[in-house]
Amino acid sequence: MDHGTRARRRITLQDLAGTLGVSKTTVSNAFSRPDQLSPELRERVMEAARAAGYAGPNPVARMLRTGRAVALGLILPESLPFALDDPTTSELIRGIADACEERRLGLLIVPGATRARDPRTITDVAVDGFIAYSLPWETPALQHVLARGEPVVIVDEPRIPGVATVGVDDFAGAQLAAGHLISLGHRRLGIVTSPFKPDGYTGRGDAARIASSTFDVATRRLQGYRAAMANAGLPADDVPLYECALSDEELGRQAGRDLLERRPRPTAILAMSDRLALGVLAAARDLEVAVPAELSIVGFDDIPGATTSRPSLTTVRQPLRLKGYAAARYLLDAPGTPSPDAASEPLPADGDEISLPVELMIRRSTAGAPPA
Amino acid sequence: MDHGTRARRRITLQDLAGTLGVSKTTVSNAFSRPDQLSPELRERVMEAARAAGYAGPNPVARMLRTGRAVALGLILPESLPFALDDPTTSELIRGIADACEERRLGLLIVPGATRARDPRTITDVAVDGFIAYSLPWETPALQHVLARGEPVVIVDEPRIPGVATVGVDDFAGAQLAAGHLISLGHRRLGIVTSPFKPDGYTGRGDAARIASSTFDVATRRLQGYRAAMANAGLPADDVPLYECALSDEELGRQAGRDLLERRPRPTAILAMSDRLALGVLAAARDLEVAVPAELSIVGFDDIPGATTSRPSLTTVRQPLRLKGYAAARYLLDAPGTPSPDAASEPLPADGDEISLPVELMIRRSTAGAPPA
DNA sequence: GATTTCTTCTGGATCGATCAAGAACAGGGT
DNA sequence: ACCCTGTTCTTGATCGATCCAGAAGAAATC
Repeated sequence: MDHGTRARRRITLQDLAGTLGVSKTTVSNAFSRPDQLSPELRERVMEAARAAGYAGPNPVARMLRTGRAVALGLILPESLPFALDDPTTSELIRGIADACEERRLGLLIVPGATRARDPRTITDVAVDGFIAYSLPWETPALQHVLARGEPVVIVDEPRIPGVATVGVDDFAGAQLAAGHLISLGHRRLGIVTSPFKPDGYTGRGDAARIASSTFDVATRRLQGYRAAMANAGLPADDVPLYECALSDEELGRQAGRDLLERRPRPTAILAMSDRLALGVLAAARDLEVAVPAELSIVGFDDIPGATTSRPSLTTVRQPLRLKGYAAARYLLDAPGTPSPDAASEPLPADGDEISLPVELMIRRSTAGAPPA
Repeated sequence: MDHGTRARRRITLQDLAGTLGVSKTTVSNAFSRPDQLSPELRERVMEAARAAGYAGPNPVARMLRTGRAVALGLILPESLPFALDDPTTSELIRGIADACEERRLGLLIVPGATRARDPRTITDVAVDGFIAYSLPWETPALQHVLARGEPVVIVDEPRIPGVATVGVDDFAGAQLAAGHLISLGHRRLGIVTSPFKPDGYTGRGDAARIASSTFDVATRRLQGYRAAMANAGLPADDVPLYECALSDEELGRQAGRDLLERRPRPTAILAMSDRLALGVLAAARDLEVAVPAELSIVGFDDIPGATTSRPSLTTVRQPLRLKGYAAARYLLDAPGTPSPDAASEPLPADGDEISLPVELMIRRSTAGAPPA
């Protein structure tokens, strides 16, 4: 670990002070607080620094003293390659990055939190606060993030008392989606869900699993779907349900195939994410079921792919990028850190939930129910 | 900055040692070096820590002492949102992330290096080394990265003496691309280039700009194209050339439109990236020029979109993900850091260039030249 | 001229850990 | 009884900066 290097960082602020015959505080000030010393002396210090190949105060030592790390931590459940493939996650990252660039902070990503056996990376990394994205309740990683005692904002889930959370109104969104289908006359619905537990299970819905779900978002969306059905007098409890371990197209396709092979066949399918919905669309194509003539599909998220699919996808839009931005801003502007441009808007109190609005985007994947 | 927190991190290792009546070193060992003390005492320490809400050694203090930051820095020229949109960059990130996860390191991204006026983020962040991706020669950010004195690996460009660089054989790749077209009988070529300078210029090729280019990759690729043309006895110097400030589809389209409106119209276009090539494809569609019947197009990179476009894109494949992985591994395994599983393969010497191979992928966007 | 106020600079304490060297005590071998 | 080795724990130095209180001298106020 010593190559690609020109100036060997051996020299310290102290050394530089020695050769200059001034105190180390003065050298420190020359770099970090120019107004505290005369311009001439400062120039002399900088000149000597340049000559000595001293690039400025050691960031880690500075952090230790000042307590600021000039970086935000982002904990992701899956690997980074997966996160980048996933439009939902990458849009969230964009939003966080927006806030980081505004504040000139680095973004330190710690992926794979769900699988990680040892928490070393999480406990050892230098950041000013963490954003934890969609971790299952019982993940050890989550405990370690919380234990570090630094500010934490959770995005989406889980809801933990005393910890700020940024999310969307999943219940309302799901209700909107199901209500839309019902108002179109659909009575035989099917549901494709994201996982209820992080155990890799993929398969037909299982009441016990759902009851003991550790993923809040999936649970709330399911409740939203069911509430809309119950409101319409439909039997919400025995609706066909297929759970996917991961929110990707391939599993959505598998789910779609399963649901479409049931008799009576559902006339509409609710999917808890657009990627799953696109998978269902693919399954319909496989089985030559016409969308939306014979089958309506509603997704969730409104990723870019939802508009370009054929047919385009009716879905519940959530402001993904804003969600990331809001989470980062909240972390940064929270009470205790008086930042330059903070306090413009009233911020929610400690441990509060910020719930961003959702919106039903009606496109071409939904239509009136086919005649029975 | 004080919310979302349960255990207020006030307590230190020292305090804990005090209440336990043991030395701080012992407490430190309990956390970082369990084999150095009896299991009973260790358990007692951990128990007390739990009770006191002490989550473990302060990472920053540890870094200062040990000199390791358990994170890699990645300097990106553009904003992170742009990077995530760009398949080339995001694939590189995937590769880097692969290596980081293997080693359980965080990935600290510092985007927007080209535009950043002040280098604060770069100088202040805690990392074990930097990967600098495709920065223009004169970027101040690059100087600051180098000045920090930590290990640096540059990806693609610029080549700097004494600094390790990972890239591909751009010259050979470009030669391959142009050679392919020439062997298909094309004589009137056009070239769409990525920028030669980071000044936002988009427009027709300008010999002066090219001569004073600060982007090595674009320069080498252009040389490759020209070498192939010269080999075939074609006048390489006055080939129509359009420079795009950014490698995206929209500018590629603009370039394509410009080139296709020239008379005589080129029968083949070389683009320095697939995104640009896809833009040219769009331009051809706009102008109703048939590809490949009337126009052949060759890209560079082989991004996923190159296979799904219609027609699929003939291009020069570079191993993007491997490039990221190799850069990170090189950073990590460089001489000086004896890591557990290092030294499996011989590593290039300090300041060396690792050049990954390229490969011509012939697809459907190229065909024999139309009859004159 | 004495007092106050700036400006400019300094010394020592401090942030919170790890590390190197060594003390205290155990058991094993001869 | 003696030395040696090993385990377990402690002390004091150290990593490289920032911060606080204050000193020295110049300038301003009365």
